[in-house]
Amino acid sequence: MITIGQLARYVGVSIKTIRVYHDKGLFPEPDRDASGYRRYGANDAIDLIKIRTLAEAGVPLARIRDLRSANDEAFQQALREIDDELTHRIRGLRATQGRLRQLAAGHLTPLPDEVGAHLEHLARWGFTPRWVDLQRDLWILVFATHPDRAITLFHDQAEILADPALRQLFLAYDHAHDLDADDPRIDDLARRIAEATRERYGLDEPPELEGASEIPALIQGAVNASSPAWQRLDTLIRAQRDA
Amino acid sequence: MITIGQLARYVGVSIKTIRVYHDKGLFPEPDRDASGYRRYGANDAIDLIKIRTLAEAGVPLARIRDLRSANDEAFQQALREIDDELTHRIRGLRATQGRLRQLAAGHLTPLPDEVGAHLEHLARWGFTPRWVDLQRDLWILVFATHPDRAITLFHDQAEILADPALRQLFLAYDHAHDLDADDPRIDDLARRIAEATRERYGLDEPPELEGASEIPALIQGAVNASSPAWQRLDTLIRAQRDA
DNA sequence: ACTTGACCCTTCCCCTGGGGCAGGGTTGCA
DNA sequence: TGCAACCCTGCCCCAGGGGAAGGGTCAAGT
Repeated sequence: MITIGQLARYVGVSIKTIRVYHDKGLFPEPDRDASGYRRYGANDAIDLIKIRTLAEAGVPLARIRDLRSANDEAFQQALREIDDELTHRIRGLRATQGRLRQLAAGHLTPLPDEVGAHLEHLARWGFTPRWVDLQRDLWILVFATHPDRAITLFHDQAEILADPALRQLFLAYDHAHDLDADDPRIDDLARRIAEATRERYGLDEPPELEGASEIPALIQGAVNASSPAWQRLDTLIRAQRDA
Repeated sequence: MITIGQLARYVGVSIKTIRVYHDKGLFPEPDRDASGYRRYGANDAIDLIKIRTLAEAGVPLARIRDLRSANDEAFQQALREIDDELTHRIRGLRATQGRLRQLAAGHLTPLPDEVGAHLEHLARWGFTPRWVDLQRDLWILVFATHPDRAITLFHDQAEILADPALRQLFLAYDHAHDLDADDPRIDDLARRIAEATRERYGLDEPPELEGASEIPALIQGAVNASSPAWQRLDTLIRAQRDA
């Protein structure tokens, strides 16, 4: 009959861990020797190894306790669930590892140079600093969260702004910021923007980040919040688009 | 500028988590608006995504805090360490999964039938119940921890005990339990056992569980503890074997 | 017989990474 | 004007142990 320390060394856990398992009722207290020391047999070692296997799989101690009084069928069923969950966690860790490597690779490049150049163009074209800042925030977010599709979206956008007629529409959007929300020029602008969009993309969906991401909505929400006129404009454009 | 709830939904964490990160100093508090609400920009979202990536990789929050004030070289070095550790954890989880499946497969078979039969033989051959119990503990442990090699070891042992001359040696070992530690019969028995071992295995190592496991030592320690005579016998046999 | 070091016992507080609730203020929309 | 949905701080709670305090036990050496 071995002591708690020997058992701990053998199974590869701390003494404290064993005592915690006793306290939580998942590992029954063994008999004590004359001096009050716990004495364990080989069966206890087996039990502890099983318990540890479950605990290392991330099963909460309370669930392990319950499992020990479950019948065999329920036990097997639980093991299958735990196995599935482990598979899931392994996949999650691998995904995290991928993101970590992206972080390592792109740590110092929040925005490609061409995006920075584009933002400077905006200022020269007469966009307000407020608009330029919003655009910078938008692209930072997009590049951080969708590194694969961001550059495509950016090129599309840069192309639009290279067309003087379309650029006028965005400039008008920018400068509508301080209009009254019910100014009729807003309705007119919304109509022209919707029309230009239809012209550019036809009936296809304009390139977007797809449902998985809420970034455009988030950004647009932040944009709208800063001006009632912008908010109305957004509402009108959506209405025309969905009509 | 978005609120804490929007930020939380976007990045996929709880509001509480964000506040905890503020408290622990890894995510700087943003400015508040007129009503005392925290207001975040796109840069904050980027920061939070980076922090989350590290946190999901299991990096302690305090370490993330320190990393944010580290220079780039140290940061990259840290990322490599974290990546390695992640690889290690994934391997560990897969190993756990393997053990879990063994547990699922062997849940109800602590000992093969032939081992049980062997233990009954022992009793009929004149071994004491004490010896039989020790043997049972030993085999339970061996089968639980080395399922692959256990059956080989068992067959070897069963073969030994099938030989009446060798069996006599083990019977003598068993009954030496209550001798005085300095009884000369112990020296004699140790000599005969060492000789028989050499005869059976030559100069090869007898089959063992190899260094990776401490089970034999553990069992032998428990065995020795129960009788000074057995302990002396063990010491003598080792001395002769290593001579 | 005594000491030393390695064990063992219990009890208690500490840590991380949040979750959840109370009690109160602030928005936006109808 | 009310209601739902936010937001604020402060507080306690959880798992799964770690570690220290304060004390008993055991084996070895001297």
